[in-house]
Amino acid sequence: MMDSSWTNQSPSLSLDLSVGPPRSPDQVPPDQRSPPRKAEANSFHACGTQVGAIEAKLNQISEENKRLAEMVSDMHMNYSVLRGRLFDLASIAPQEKGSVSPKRKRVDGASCNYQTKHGEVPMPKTSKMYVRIDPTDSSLVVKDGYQWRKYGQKVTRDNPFPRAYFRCSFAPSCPVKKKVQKSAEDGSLLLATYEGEHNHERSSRDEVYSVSDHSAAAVLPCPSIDAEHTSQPYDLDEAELPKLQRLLVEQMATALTNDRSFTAAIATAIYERMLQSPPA
DNA sequence: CGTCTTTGACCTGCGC
DNA sequence: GCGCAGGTCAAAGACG
Repeated sequence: MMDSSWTNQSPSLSLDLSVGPPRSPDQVPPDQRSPPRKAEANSFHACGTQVGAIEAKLNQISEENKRLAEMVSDMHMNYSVLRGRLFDLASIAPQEKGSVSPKRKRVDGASCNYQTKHGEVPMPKTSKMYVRIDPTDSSLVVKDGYQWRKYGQKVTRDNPFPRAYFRCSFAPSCPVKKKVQKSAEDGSLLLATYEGEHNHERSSRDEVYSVSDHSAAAVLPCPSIDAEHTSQPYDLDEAELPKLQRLLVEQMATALTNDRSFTAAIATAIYERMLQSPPA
């Protein structure tokens, strides 16, 4: 996604930001070298204020970094939602072209209301999640914090990958069901369709949006295909959204701070800026 | 032994 | 009534 070549332009990017002993003079360009040490010793107080100024600058840049991380997180969220919409549209398109009988669309619970002899009954709330998985992983397992019992698997017409049917293990007291199927376009993407709402707590919180879990590196709620049958244009679980956003921010911040080239690039930028406008 | 998964059979809703 | 396709059931087997 991001061209990282710019971060590798200079091998000397690994600048030590710690406020510690100064670098040896031969590491510093002649025109930027500090005055002789005798002068330094005479201006101990001035040096202290300089350190304070640098710390303030670092704090300011740290704040800036935080804001940037949030912006990246927002962009990632938007990208995920748009990607979800794209897959939704891509999955609808063949049906509109007539490759799937329109009568089937009626039966598809994600996009219609249940019908009875007495008329239409409101659909149970449906929501969708896209989960990034290892393409070789065929387990169709979505770690969402709830316990599920698989009760069926079926190969559907519009998708070469099998669809798995799950019921909440608290059934029949909990009516929630979910269908899990790999995306026909992208075998590394799992689409989980949830029907109904849980009437109990999650059974294992540590599996929800696990940052360290690479088997489910990105669990992303996405809008339902048929927004006109939902009360909200985007059928996201609003209670989960702030938590998800916070976790994404944390994840991005962790990823960025663990990325040596990124921290090196930031360090270089700080260094250059400090050289341009030395603390008063 | 209890729980869960697998999988073929069966059920259901729909258009013709 | 038939055919189609999605959804569900339930027996058998696996597993801890």
